[in-house]
Amino acid sequence: MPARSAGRPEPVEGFVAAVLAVVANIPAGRVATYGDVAALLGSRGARAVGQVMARYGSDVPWWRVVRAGGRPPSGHAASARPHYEAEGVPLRPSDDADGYRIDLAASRWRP
DNA sequence: TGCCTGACCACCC
DNA sequence: GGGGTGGCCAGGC
Repeated sequence: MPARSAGRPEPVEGFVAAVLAVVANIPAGRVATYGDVAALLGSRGARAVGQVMARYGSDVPWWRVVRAGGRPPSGHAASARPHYEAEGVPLRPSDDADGYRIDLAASRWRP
């Protein structure tokens, strides 16, 4: 693609691709936090990562991206739970509305 | 051009 | 241990 990518390492369009790439790089059975994904991209836009996931996350294992503290994505806890169980991600019961929590200490992915 | 929103995080009480 | 506030990043109107 000509133009658009001049001296910047990752243009705006690359940001989305980078987020999806990082999420796609998360091995099964492991999870990463939004902040970790943003940190891997060299940015602190944890919220921006969530925005990308909410829009383009349908093409990547979005359930492998969780919030800090091991809580599943907001409003998608019930949809992500079967995925964790299918991949062998250790879960812990919780009193939260999600009903469960992810054991980041054992399933947190670190590159 | 500027403001608000949003699958968030870290810090403080 | 739990709850609340401010801040950061990117996109859309």
